[in-house]
Amino acid sequence: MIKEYFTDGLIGLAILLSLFRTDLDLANIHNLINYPEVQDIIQGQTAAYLPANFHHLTNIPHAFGNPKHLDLENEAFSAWFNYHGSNFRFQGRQQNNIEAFLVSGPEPSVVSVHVQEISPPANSVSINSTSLTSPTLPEEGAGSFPELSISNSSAAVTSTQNETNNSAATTQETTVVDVSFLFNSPFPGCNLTAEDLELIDVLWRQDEDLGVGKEVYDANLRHELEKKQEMERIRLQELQKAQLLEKERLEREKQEQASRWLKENFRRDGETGEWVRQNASLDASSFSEDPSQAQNANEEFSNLESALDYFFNMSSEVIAKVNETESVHLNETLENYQPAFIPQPTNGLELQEFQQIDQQQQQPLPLAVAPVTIEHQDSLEDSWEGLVDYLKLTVNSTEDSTNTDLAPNCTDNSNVCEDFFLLGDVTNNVTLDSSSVGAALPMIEPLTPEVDGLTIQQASDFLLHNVSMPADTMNITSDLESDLTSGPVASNISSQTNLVAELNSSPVDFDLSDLGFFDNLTGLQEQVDEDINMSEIDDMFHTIQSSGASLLEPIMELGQNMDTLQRLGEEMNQSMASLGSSPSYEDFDALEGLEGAIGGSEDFNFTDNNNTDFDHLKAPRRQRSKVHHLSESSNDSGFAYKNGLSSNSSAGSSYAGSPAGSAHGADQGHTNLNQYGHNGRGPLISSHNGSTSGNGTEYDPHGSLSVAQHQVAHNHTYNTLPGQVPREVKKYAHKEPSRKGPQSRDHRRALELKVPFTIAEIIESPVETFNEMLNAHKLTEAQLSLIRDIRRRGKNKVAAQNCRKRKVSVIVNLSDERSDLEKARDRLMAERAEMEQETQRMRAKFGHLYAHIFQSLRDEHGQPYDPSLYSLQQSSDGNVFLVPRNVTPAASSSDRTSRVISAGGSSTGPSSAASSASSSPSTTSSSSTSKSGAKKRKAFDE
DNA sequence: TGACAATGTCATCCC
DNA sequence: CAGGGATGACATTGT
Repeated sequence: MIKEYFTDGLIGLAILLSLFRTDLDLANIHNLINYPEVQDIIQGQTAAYLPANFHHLTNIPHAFGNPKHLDLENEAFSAWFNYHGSNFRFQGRQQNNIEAFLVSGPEPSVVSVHVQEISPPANSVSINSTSLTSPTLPEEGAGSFPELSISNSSAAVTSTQNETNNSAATTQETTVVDVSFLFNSPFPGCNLTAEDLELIDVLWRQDEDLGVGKEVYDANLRHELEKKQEMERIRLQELQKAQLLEKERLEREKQEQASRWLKENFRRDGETGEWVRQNASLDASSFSEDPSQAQNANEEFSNLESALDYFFNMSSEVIAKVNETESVHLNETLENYQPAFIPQPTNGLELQEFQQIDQQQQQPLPLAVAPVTIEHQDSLEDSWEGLVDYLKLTVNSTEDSTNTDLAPNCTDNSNVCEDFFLLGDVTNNVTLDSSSVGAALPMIEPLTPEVDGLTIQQASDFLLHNVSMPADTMNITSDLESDLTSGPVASNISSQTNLVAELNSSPVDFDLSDLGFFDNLTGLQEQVDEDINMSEIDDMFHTIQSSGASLLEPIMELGQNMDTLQRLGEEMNQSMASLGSSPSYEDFDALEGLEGAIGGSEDFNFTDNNNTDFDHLKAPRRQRSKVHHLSESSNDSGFAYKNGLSSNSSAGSSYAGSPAGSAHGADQGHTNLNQYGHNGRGPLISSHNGSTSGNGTEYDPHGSLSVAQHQVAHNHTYNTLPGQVPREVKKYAHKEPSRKGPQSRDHRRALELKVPFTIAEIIESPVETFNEMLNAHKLTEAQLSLIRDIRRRGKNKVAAQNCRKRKVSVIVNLSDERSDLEKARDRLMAERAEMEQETQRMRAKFGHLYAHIFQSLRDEHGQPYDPSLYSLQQSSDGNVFLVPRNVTPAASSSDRTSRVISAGGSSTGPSSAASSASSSPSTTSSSSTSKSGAKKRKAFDE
C-alpha cells in the first residue's frame, strides 16, 4: 500500500528531490524521503533498500561515493545553512548520528594511528559561512559532477590539496548537496576554497581525536595496503601449495610403502578380508615393539599394526582433506613431516607457542598405538584377535577423530592456548601490529587454507570489529560445545562434542574466552587459530549429524551480529531437541503400558529400539493404532462408522465387544477410564467370538456370519494373566440365564408367541434374509410386530453399546491428548527455562566482554573513554564502532565533538549543541528527546 | 437400601 | 421411504 501510495502520489516529489539531491525536510518530508521507494528513486535501486549504513567504510569503500547520497546532517552544511538563515529546515536522520567510530590501524598504538593531517590554516578558527562542505565526489570526477560550493569565491587550490580533499571528502562522507538551484552558481570542477580545507581539517581532527587513521579515509592508501596484502597472500598461497604438494607426495610414498610392506608380509584372506601373515618367522621380529625398527620408511611398517595404523591415519587425513580442515589428523602427520610445515619463524615467541601446541597435539598418537601393539604380539591368534580389536579401536578412533586419544591431552592443549592468549594480552593494544600480523600469517596459513580469504580480509581490515568478532564467535561456539556436552545428548554425540571442545583450543571457560576475545584485538594469529578450530568444529558437526551441522551455520553467521546471540541459544536448543537431546521419555509411558496391555501385539515392538525421536515415534504409533482400531471396529461390530467421529473414536472399538469392557462389574467400573486408556488403544486380540452384540448376552448371536468374519484372535482379556479366564467371561458364561432384562423378556415373549426364529436370527440376519424369513412363514401381526421390535431393539442395543464405547474412547483420547499436551508443556517450559538461563549467561558474558574491550580502548591522550559518553555499537555486518552516547546539550559542552564543532566556527548555538546529541542507531529512541530539527550527524562517521 | 455402573430401550436424527 | 446407524434420555439391572 505504501508503495502504491508513493509510486502514485510522491513519485514526483521523489524525482524532484532526486534532482535537488537534498533531503529537505519540508513539512515532514523527511519521513517520506526515508521510505525505500523514494530512496530507490533518489539514490538508485540498491541504495534505497540499504539503510544508510555508515559503518561500511572499509567493506564498502565507496558506499558514500554515491553521488546521490544525501547528507544534510553535515555540520558544515548546517553551519552554512544556519548562517544564511534559510527557511529550510534540515533534519538529520537520527539513526545516523554516529559521531565516531573506533578503528585500529596498522600502527602499533592507537595514538600513533593517525593520518597525516593537513595542517589547518591559521584563520581556521572560524569557518566562513560560505565555505561549505566539499562537494567533491571522487567517483564522479571533478568535472563530471558539478556540485555546489556555496562559496562564491573560487579559491584556487592546488591539485594536491584537491586530491587530498577528495580523499577526505570520500572518507568523511562529505555531504553531497546540490543546492546550486539556490544560488545559480555551481561550483566548477569541485575546486575547494581555503575555508573548505579548513573545515575538512577540523573534521579530520575530530577523527584523529577518535583515533581514525588516514588510511581509513584515504582510498589510495587503502588500496595500496590491500594490494600489498594481496600480493603477500598470493605468495603465501603459492608457498602453501608447494608445501601441500610436497606433503601429498610424501604421503603417497609412505602409503605405497605401507601397502607394499603389507603385501610382502601379509596376505589378505579372501573370505574374511583380514590380513594374515604369510610367514610365521615374522612374528618374532615384526611384532616386536622395538622402536628402533621404525627408523626408515620400510621399517616404519615393521608390524601390521603400524602399517594399518598408518592406513587409518591416512584415511583420517583424507577425511580431513575432504573437509578442507586441518584437524588433528593433519597434526598427527606433522609428526613425520613437521619440517615441511614449520613456517618461517618470523615471530619467535608466537612460533614457540605454536610449536608447543603442535607438540601437544602430536603426543597422543603414540600413546594410542602403543598399548595395542604391545598387547598383541604373542602368537598368531593373539595377534589376530588383537588386530581385530585394534581395527575396531582404530575405526572407532578414526570415526571419532581420535577423541579418545586426545582426551588426556586436551587440558594441556587448552592450557597452552590459554598461555597463548595471555601472551597476546601482554601487548594490550587495540591496534594491530602489522608486523605481528605479517608474522602470524605465514605461520598459520599453511594450516588454514580455507580461512585464507578471511585472514587476508582481516589483515586488510583494521577495524576493531573484524578482529574481535571471530573470537566472539568462538566463545559462542565454546558455549555451544559445552552445552552440547552437558546436555542430554546421545553418548556418541556427546563424545564428539567433547572432542570438538578439545580440538577447539579456545578455552570454554569464560575468563579464558574473554582473554581470547580481547587478544584477538592485538593479534590475528589467535583468531586464525580459532578459525581453524571453527572449521574443525564445522566439519566435525557435519560428520556427526546434519542437524548438528545446522547448529554451526548460524554460529558462523553469528559473528556478524551480536544481536543474534539469543537467537543462537534458541536455535541451539531446538537443534538439541531435534538431536534427541531432550527425549520425551514420558511419551513412552503410555506406549509401555499399551505394549503390556495389548499382550503380544507385535506391531508395537518398535518401541524397543530405543528410538528417542519423538515425532518418529509418535506418528507411527498413532497411525498404527488408528489402523488397528479401524480394523477392530469393523471386525468387532461389523459396523462401518460413517460419521467423522469414527476415525477418531474408532480407537475405542478395541473396547467394543470386549467382555472385560462390557461386562465388568462395579469393582472395575471405577477404573474404567484408565483401563480403557491402556487397553483401548491397542490392536486387541479378541478371544471372544467377535459377535456384534459383543457382550455375550443371551441373544448374542454368535452367528456363523460373525464367527466367520472374525477369526482374528483378538484378545480382549485385559489385565489378565495368560492362563487366567477373564472374570467377566466367567460371569457371563455362567450367569447369562440368570440375567433378567429386556432380552429375556423379548425371548419370553417370542416364546409365548411361538416365533419360529431365534433372537439372534432376528437381529443379525440381513434385511433380505430377514424379509425372506418373514415371508417364508405365516406370521401373525403380533408375531411380526414382536419380531420387528426384537430386531430393532437388538440393533439398537448393539448400536448403543458401540456408541458408549466410542464415547469412552473419545474421553480416553481426550485424556491422552491432555496428558500429552501437559507433558509437552512441561518440556517446553523446561526448555524455555534452559534457554533463558543460557540467554542470561550470554548476556553476562557479553557484558563482561564489552566492559573488557571498552576499558581497553584509549583516546589520543591515552585516557580511557568514558562509558557514560561512549558506547560500543555493532552494526549488522559485524563492524564495531565506538559511538558517543546521547548526551544532554549541557553535558555536551565538554564533549569532544562539541569542542571540535565550536572550533570549526559553526557556533550556531543550539545547532552545534544538538549535533553532539547524536546517538547510535540503537539509541534512536533516546535521541528522540533531543531537538529533532537541529540534529546533525557528524560528518566523520565515514 | 441407596449409590453407582452397566446395560437396555426409546425417540430422534440422519444417511 | 424403509432400514439402520448414532445418540441423548431414560429405564432397568446388578453389585
